[in-house]
Order: sequence, then C-alpha cells, then structure tokens
Amino acid sequence: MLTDRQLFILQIIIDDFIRSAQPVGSNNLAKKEDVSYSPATIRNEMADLEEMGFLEKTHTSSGRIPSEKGYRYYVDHLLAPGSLARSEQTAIHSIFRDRQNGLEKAVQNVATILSELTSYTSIVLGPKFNDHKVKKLQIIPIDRETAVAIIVTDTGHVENRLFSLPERIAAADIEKMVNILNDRLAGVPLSELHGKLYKETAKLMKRHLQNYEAVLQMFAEAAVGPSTGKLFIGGKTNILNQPEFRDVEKVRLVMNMMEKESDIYELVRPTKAGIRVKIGTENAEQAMEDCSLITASYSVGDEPVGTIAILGPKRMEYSRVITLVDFLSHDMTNVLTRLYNTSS
Amino acid sequence: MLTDRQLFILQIIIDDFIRSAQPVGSNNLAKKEDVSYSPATIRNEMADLEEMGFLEKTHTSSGRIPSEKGYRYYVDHLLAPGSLARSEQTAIHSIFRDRQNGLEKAVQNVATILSELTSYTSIVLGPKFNDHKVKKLQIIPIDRETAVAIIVTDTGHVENRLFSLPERIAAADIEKMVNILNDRLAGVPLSELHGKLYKETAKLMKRHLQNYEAVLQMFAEAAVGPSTGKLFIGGKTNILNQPEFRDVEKVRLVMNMMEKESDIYELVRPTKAGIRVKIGTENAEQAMEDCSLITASYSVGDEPVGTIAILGPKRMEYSRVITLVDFLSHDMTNVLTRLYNTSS
DNA sequence: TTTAGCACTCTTTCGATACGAGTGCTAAAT
DNA sequence: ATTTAGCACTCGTATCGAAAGAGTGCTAAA
Repeated sequence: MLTDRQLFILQIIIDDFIRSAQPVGSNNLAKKEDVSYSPATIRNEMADLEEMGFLEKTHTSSGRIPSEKGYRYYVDHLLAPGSLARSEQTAIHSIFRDRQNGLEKAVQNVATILSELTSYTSIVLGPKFNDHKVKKLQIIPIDRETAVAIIVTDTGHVENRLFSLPERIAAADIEKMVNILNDRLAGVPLSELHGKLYKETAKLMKRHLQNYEAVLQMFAEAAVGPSTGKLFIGGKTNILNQPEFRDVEKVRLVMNMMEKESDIYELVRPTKAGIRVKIGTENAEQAMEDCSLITASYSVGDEPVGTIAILGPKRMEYSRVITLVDFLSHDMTNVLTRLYNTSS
Repeated sequence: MLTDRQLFILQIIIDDFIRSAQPVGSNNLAKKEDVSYSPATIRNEMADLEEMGFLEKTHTSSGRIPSEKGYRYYVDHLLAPGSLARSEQTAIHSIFRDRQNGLEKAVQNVATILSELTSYTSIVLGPKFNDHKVKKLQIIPIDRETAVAIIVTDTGHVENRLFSLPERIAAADIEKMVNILNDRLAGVPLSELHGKLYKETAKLMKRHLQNYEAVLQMFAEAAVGPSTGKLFIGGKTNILNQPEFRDVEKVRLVMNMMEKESDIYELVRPTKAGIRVKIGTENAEQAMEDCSLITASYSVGDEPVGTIAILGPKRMEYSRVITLVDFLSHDMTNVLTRLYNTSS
C-alpha cells in the first residue's frame, strides 16, 4: 500500500511531467513551494515508487517519468476533478443551438470544438440511425435503367442510393409500389427495414404488380444503410505539436491509423460504460502504444448511439480532458434524447 | 542557350536526384554507363548550369541539386513521355465500371487509386453539380416545425436539407406547393434554381396558397447547394515517407494545409488548361514551398467540372505522375461526358 | 576543348573531454 | 526510526579537434 507521502509525490511527479514532458528529478521537486521534503527523502520515495512499478527512468541516472501503471493509478485515484470555464460551457451548448444545419453538421462541430479546446485529436462517432424510423420512402426514376431510392427518417435524416431498374417497368407501377412501401413500412426502424421489406410487402405487391420482385430486390439492396454512424476526426495534426512526436516514425504510425476508418471504429465502439481511459498499450492497437484515448459514449434514452473521444499522448492532461468529455457527452445525451426519444 | 551536352547533363542530374534525394557529384555522374565525359568536364558544365540558375549547391563543396528553375526547365523541355503499365490502365478503367456506387464513391476511389499508384498525396475535386438539372423536388414534413427539402438531379444526385416550417400550414398545402415547384422547375439547372425559384413559382403560388411565402423562403435557403464539388484527399500520410520531410516542422506546414479545405480549393480550382505543374514557390500557398503540385481538370463536354491533382515533394517523379494524371483526367472526361452530357 | 592533377572546402564521424543533472548509498543529524 | 547532508558514480549532452570522404574550382598539360 502507498503512504500518503508517496501518493503526494507520485501526483506531483505526474503533474509536472504532464506539463513539462521532461523527466522529473528530486532536486527540482524539492524546490517546489508545496514540497517540504529534502531531495534525499524524495529520492528514497522515488526509488520505492519505481520498485512498485509506478515510475520509470529513461536511463540509470535520469529523473523519473510515470510508467503506464503510474498513469493508471493517477487516473483512477489521484485525479483532481476539474471544472469547465464558463466560456467552454457556452461553446459546447451553442453547438446544438440551432437544428437547422442538421445533425451531421452539429456532430462535425463537436469534433472541431473538442480538438480546439484540448489541442489534442478528437474523434466523434456520429449517432447510428438504427432506431430512427422510416418516415417516407421514395423511388425516383432517373432514366430508363436507373432510379434512386430515398429513405427519410422521422429525425429528418435522408439516405439515398442509386439502383438499377429492371427493363420495361411502367412509371405507374413504380408509383403503386412506392405507395405500398410507404403504407406498410412507415414507422419501421431502419434496423428492421431490410428484414420487413419482403415480409410486409411481397404479398401485396404480388397481387397488384408484375415484375415487382426485381425492383424490390434492388431496393432492398439500396436499403442496407450503414448500421453505424459516421466518423469525424478533428485536429488530426495536433499530435505534431507534442514533443514526444518529434520523430516522424512515431507520427507515421499514428497518422496511418487515423486514416484507417476501420481501426478507429474499433477504438470508439459505443458502450454503456461512462468515461473510459485507455493508456498506451492498454489499447489493442499497436500504433497507440505512445498514446492515450479517452472515450465516452452518448445515448438516446438508455441506448448508447455514438461516442466522443480524445486521442493524445500518454502524457495527456487527463483531468481536463475527462471533465470536458464527460460534460460534453452528457450534454449530447440530453439534447439527443430530447430530440429523438419520442418513442419511449 | 543551352548546349545539347548541358541539356543532357541537366537531365541526368535531375533524374538522379529524383531517385536518390542526394546531391549529385561529378564523379558519380561520370561513372554512369551512358555518360562519356570526364568528371572535370562535367564539373565545368555544372558550374555553367549553376551560373544560369538551373542548379544549386547545398554548401560550397557539395554536389548539385536542381533549383526550381531547373525543375521548371526539366518539366517543360526534358520530360520523357512515359507510358502506363497495362495493370495501371485496367485499374483506372475499372473505377467507373459500375455506376452502382454512385459518382461520389467513384471519385473517392480515384483519390485512393491515385495515391496508391504514385505513393504521393492525391487530391480530387469532385464534379460540381451546377449543370445538373432538377429532376424532382420534394418536401417531406418531419414534425410540426420542421421539414426536409430534397432535390434529386437528372444525374441521380440527391441534395437534402432541413428547414423550419411556419406554424399552421396544412399538409395539403405543402403538397400543392410541391406540385407547383416540380411543374415549374423540373429541368432547371441547379445553378439557376435559386434564381428561378421566385420568378417561376411566386405568382402561381399566390393564386392558390396562403402563407406560401415563408415556406418558399425557407425552401430557397435550403436550395443553395454547394456550388463546388466535394474534396477527396488520398494518401495524406504519404508525405511522411519522403526523406526531405524527416523534419516534423515541414510536415506540420503541409499537413495543416491539407486539413484546411479552403486552401485546397484554391489549389485545384478547375480550369480549361491541360496539365498544370506548379513547382515549389510557384504555388501561392506558403506551405507548399517544398512541394510540387500537378493538376489536371476533367470536363463534361467542354465545361471543366472538377480536378485531380497530385501533391508531392519538389523532387517528384514528374514524368510518371504527369502521364498518370493526364491519362486519368481524359478517362474521367470521357466517362462523365458520355454519362451526363445529354444536353448538348 | 578536354582532362588530369591538386589544393581547398565543407560535412560527417569519431573519440576525448568537460559539464551538468541526477541517482544511490552511507553516515550523520534529528 | 526518519530524515537529510555529503559524496562518488552514471549517463546524456555539448564542445573540440582530428581524420576521412566527397566534392569543387582552378591550373596546366594533353
């Protein structure tokens, strides 16, 4: 178990290192105002903390830097709960002020503001539309061969996709079809749309239309929307300001990962848990070994639908970022729940 | 004026430097099989070429590297016209094979393939939709206060935007309105849509509808689509592989610019000209001083609608890239003209 | 006109040295 | 029993000089 003094010293060392990015030595520590121990005492404690695995040295006679275990302990037990400046709160609230731009733009703004406020890289996974319900379906013929399928949800989101028309289908038939589709499928959640498409409409179509099957099949294909939200990344280049990324090789690792959407999805899959902090190698991703990731999912009602995250160096301002991410994710949950949770 | 021998030497030096990224010395040059001059002769010529401004030294006794003027001359007069491998041609043709994914995906693919084929960064400005004509307009009410405006073009492209409904407007009235809009505006190019919206429909609406003005105004606002195409960038991190970008500061300059869409738009504004090559400071953009940009616009008929570009170090494989960009831009012009130029 | 030869320049590398920051340990002080 | 002062030791960094290597420019010979 750690003594109070060890906790205190551990905390100061990590705080200092987060600010300076330089290994912390006993002399400098002792000079601080709020430290009343001699360098030698601090050295002893440091040695103990190192033996317990909370600190590391970069070489035999260097100052100490936090180990991953150190950061972990710091995050779990030593974090001073921060608070947000008035201006930051206003900035966040204003994102969702006007719905006019649509959800997509708002989410985009979240990413931008997060990265500007933290000067780290932000990742925002937009809300998935599974729960959104079909408001209106449309098929607009473009030319003899192609048509565009449009799905409007009750949240005002619009999905559209081109598909091939079978030859020789009458415009009137398409119209009939659209009517049946709307009649039967309005109010169905997007996630169930594909399944219900045949079940609900096939019989009826058969009765009134020839050649419906080909169209229905194409439409069904078009209706497989993305089951997951869109990704936005803000401040991709912020990592370049971090002194530990002066080395282009390290930058490349992280940047390459940020270009690969599938990797990012893995990192920010929405969950019910609150704030999650992954430090260095706690992340599965190899490229993240020098980074930390702080994520929080936001929900509509009880259902987590998306995630916001901050990606920065292991030497991250955990306190500040956690406060910010926590506040913002709750704000988003509130706004989205109010907007979209008309069902439950 | 340059002698043949000077041309020859200039060409070999630049070719060599493009491959090796190392200053080229007279001894190494003379060792090459196809060079039959002595080092001393080469040194003399080099001195002349330097005096004329085609070559530079990094320090008093270093080998030579091309100056911007040297690259310029190389691009304008010395370039061996390359040819594309069969496999590359196939790769390019296959992008537009199936229309099913829609234009957006295809353009996205162009960016990806360009960066993979060159290992530089690719920029693709998607076609603007100005000339595309309105196929269908829709207003779908979402709830009491909001509706979504949908514009489908004759090319299958779908624009949509939320807007506020004025209070107390009847569903039947909206339907009437949509009918009038479609009746009057079908076939109008997107670029003229906003202008014609009032002129064509106001009188008619006045006769049949109350309260039309507020809706029309909101709809008009929603109808201001982007007048310019979408940007896609591929291989953003490729610049990190270039030895001259071992320095994080340089990387930051370029990366920051790539994050700023407005800057990129400036670089790739579509023009009628063929291939354009901008070397180093020939680019207005400060951040581009160590980069070269090769752009080519593609057209529908005679109207340039978009641009593809390659951004790499000044020490770029000009020959290869120019061939590739030329081929691809023509291919795109062909495909797009066939698809969309139903008008002229 | 070309080229061999040579002195000279500049970068890079290597070792040696000195300096500074920091540690660990021992022994004295509290 | 703690804490701390003192000191030897380690290691990284900076500086210097020397040597090697690549390359140039110039002169004079071919």
